[in-house]
Amino acid sequence: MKPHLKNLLANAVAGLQTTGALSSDVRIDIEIERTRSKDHGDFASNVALVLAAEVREKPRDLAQKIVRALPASDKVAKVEIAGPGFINFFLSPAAFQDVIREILQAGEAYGRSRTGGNRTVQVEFVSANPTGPLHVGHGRGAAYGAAVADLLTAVGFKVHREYYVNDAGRQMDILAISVWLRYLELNGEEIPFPANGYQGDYVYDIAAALHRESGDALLRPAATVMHDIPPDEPEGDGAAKEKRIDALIERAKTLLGPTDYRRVFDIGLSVILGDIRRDLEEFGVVYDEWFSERSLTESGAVERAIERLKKSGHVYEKEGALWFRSTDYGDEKDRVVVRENGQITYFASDIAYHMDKLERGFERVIDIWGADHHGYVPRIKAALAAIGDNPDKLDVLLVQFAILYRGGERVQMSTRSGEFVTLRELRREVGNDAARFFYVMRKCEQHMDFDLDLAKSQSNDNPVYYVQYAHARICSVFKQMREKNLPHDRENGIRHLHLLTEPHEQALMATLSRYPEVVESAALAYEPHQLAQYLRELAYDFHTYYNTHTFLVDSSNMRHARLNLIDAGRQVIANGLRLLGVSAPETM
RNA sequence: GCGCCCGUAGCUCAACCGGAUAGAGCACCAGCCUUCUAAGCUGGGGGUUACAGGUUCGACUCCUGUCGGGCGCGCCA
Repeated sequence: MKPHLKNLLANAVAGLQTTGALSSDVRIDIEIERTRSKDHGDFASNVALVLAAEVREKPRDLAQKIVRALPASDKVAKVEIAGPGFINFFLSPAAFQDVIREILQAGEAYGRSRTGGNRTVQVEFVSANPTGPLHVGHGRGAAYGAAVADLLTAVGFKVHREYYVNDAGRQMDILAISVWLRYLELNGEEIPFPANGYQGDYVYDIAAALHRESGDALLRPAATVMHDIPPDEPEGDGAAKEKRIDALIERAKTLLGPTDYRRVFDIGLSVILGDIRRDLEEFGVVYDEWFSERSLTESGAVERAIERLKKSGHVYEKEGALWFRSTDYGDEKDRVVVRENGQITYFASDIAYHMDKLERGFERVIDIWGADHHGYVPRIKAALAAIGDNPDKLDVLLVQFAILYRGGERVQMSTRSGEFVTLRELRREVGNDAARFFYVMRKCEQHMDFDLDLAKSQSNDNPVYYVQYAHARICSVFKQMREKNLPHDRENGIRHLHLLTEPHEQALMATLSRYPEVVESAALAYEPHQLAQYLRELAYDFHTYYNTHTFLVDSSNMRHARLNLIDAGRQVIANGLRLLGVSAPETM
């Protein structure tokens, strides 16, 4: 519909230009938008306002000229000039009826487009350290990232979904030592557990698995393990705790030797990663690739990245470490790439990772991070610029945390409190559908209050329920139809769409026609909440229609037409929910 | 202290590169309905868009400052 109107306007403007009524050197992108209020018609354009400034004419006079030059169209019932110079289009009922045929024909494809032109986009999301189960914060990133990826796919991008596995680095060493100490503990060695080790019960499970796999081969006496290890100071500042755990890691490495240490390390990694993977799969979130951080070192990518940085001339040595002068690119301070002890930093592998992403040929790269990592954005972009890549190819989307509420009370999310913290527990409590929908209902940079009671409630107050119910209700109408042995003749219905003149029907059709625009806008803006919002409106239009009209009427022409309309509604709800990872049930 | 994000109706949130009278849902209030296809319908009140300036035909939107909330400022990841 928009392109059609745009065409009409373009014609009119071009016509004015050839007759000389309008200077021919003004170029303008004609904008058409949906009106907010029915009083302003169905669509409006501000061309006259924008052009008026250029050609120094009164907007309303110019609008008048444009409207007079407008070609006739059977889809346009009336054109008005309003306000400061808006051109308002009132569409004929027929214009909206077309959309039903379109939807029924396209089916699952309705709303998809080729806007993306098959360009490649990589979306990296969740990427939580494999040191423990996913928590509810990761859940929002998962739901959001999956929805963004699916939306981009829907509008014609070639999307590659990726999880970056932090399988190297100190945090993983801490997991390994935690597993080993629990393993020793399970086998009777009395060792005080370090304050900043991983305390969760799942570590015991991994330790038990380790014992099943390796038996007693990895046992060492407590006294040997603890010999000369600095004391723990849980209450003190971080430094003592850090020293202690580092010493324990070193001790484990020497006592076990590289092979056995790796065995402990890897069992932790594989058990937890497997768990994360299952968790996400159950949540309807699947990846094309699980990219290993370790592989970056092994393939030499990190070295290459550092070489490229060096060649750029933006690095220097200070106090034995290698620094990247990211301040050259607007970062707050310079960053260490290679530590004094020769080890590379997390930042170094991240530079290599992003270099690798662009080397793989993605035309756009999207990182979805928790908002607490926002300070990290400038340095990554700086590094890309330094090594000669285009930092504008990278979009970093920051997802704010969700705060859970139960019974009007904020749910404390500390591990100790016994209240749930994991994504899996959330899914179990409210279900996948509600979790997916609630997570994407708000825009990502908005702090979110997640009302658990609402998410669980089987009532119209619950947006997920409300939308799914609209779908189920339509299915139920068709079931009723079959029970009453009433036929539904689609072709006949198509021929009688002109009977759908009720305001509710007009409203529903107008909303249905918006769907492709919503999908496109939500995709390009990375804003799935637009779609969630839209689905609520669509469900509302359907429910009010349902409440005031009977569909299974005796007049067969009217019945076929109405059934076509609600079937189109069912299709669009199903399509929309699918993009958000939410099921469209036939019964509630 | 510096940086990033956020601040919209009582609550949760929208508002399409700056557009018309800032919109929904819940809650509240008032009528109607008690039935079909399942958990009703219709209407109403409610706002100095945190605050103060600025930019312009026009600002929730852009700029500056102030206040409030969140987060970040490691040779951790």
